[in-house]
Amino acid sequence: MHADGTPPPGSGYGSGRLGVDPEAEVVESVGRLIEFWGFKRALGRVWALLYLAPQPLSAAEIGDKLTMSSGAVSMALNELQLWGTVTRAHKPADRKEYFRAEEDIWKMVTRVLSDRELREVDSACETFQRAEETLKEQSHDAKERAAKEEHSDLDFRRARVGYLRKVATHGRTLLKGLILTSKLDASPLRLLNRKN
Amino acid sequence: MHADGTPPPGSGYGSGRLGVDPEAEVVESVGRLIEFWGFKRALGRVWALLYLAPQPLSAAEIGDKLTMSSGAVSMALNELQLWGTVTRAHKPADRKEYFRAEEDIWKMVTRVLSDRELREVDSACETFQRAEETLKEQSHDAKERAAKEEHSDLDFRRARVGYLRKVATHGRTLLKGLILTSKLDASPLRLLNRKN
DNA sequence: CTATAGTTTCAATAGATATTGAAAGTTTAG
DNA sequence: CTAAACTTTCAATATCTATTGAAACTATAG
Repeated sequence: MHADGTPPPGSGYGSGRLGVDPEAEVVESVGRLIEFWGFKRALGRVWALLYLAPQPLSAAEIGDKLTMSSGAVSMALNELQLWGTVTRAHKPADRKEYFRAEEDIWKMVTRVLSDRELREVDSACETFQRAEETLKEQSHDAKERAAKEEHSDLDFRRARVGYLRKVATHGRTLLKGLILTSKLDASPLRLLNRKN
Repeated sequence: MHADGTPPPGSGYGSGRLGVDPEAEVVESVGRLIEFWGFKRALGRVWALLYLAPQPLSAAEIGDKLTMSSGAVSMALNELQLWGTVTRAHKPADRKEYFRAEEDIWKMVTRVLSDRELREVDSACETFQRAEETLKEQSHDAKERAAKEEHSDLDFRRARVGYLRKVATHGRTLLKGLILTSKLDASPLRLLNRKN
């Protein structure tokens, strides 16, 4: 199938507008989405390319199609593998490594949510909690020193930090619920499907 | 109230470990969180500072406390205002502007979710849909041309893009549900509170 | 073993993003 | 009106992040 690197540039297909390569569009779209989600765009592009490939691809092929340097490809593949989103494969009489995409997208999403977002939120919760404690003490002390103004300021802050903590905790609960549900039935979305 | 810019560096409070400024910790924590969420850290820091302030603050005060330049403060405040997270205020006989934080955090979250995340997901959905269409046509054409190999490849891609679209659509639904719920009852978290 | 194909590493560099601060702009008191 | 107080803009610059590509490394065939 067109042996060299030359893809058929719309080689006389029937109806669709020529010059639009759906594969490339999807690759770029996933790239953007993944970047928006806080990863490097390259990760999204590589993963998407693999996800759309009927057969595993070699590093070289990936570099070609996405015009990335060998180094960039290697790094991206490593990072993707760390996140469990890409696996290595070997073809029998071939020295090269081949790569395929993990196909269960929800598994990946869930993984990231628990390994990254949840951690982040947890850490914020802790900070807020600590801060609230400290402010509570300080406010208390100020009261005893009859430092009225200072007391009420500290108390105001304490209350606000308290609300921050509450919101963060709620967010945490929501995240955990999402993760749990999606782990249980691989369709986390049921949450809202009942009647909404 | 300590007139110059010198904050009392743990001026003999009672119990808490000295040298820990809970306000600063919260400010930095929110900064990190907001950066993690795809905004500039400065936005989070400024908003948090205002949120914790019992009284509106002037741009100068903000710059001081966060050691940011006047320009940076001005820009951050503008952007925050665009997102509806900070409002301007004026004290009677004072030429300066003062700023206060929007206090309804869920309102802000909801706003961002619909103005930014939802848009992003929508756009991805559209791309996937278009790509699926095109692939469907191409696959069909290949079949007619009896290009077996090409047909099955295209068909494979079509199926995968279809799944991508499905996932994205689900995500979109989830997002919309979240937004809706939180708009309705200001406590979007109820979703999971029933028994989970 | 050596030669070769393939892969990874990492210092250098390109590129993107954030920040500064002085100049220009705006507002208000007088 | 002008001067003073304050705010905004934006070109210059610093900082952070991603990418390159050649050298080092690894694995295999012969």
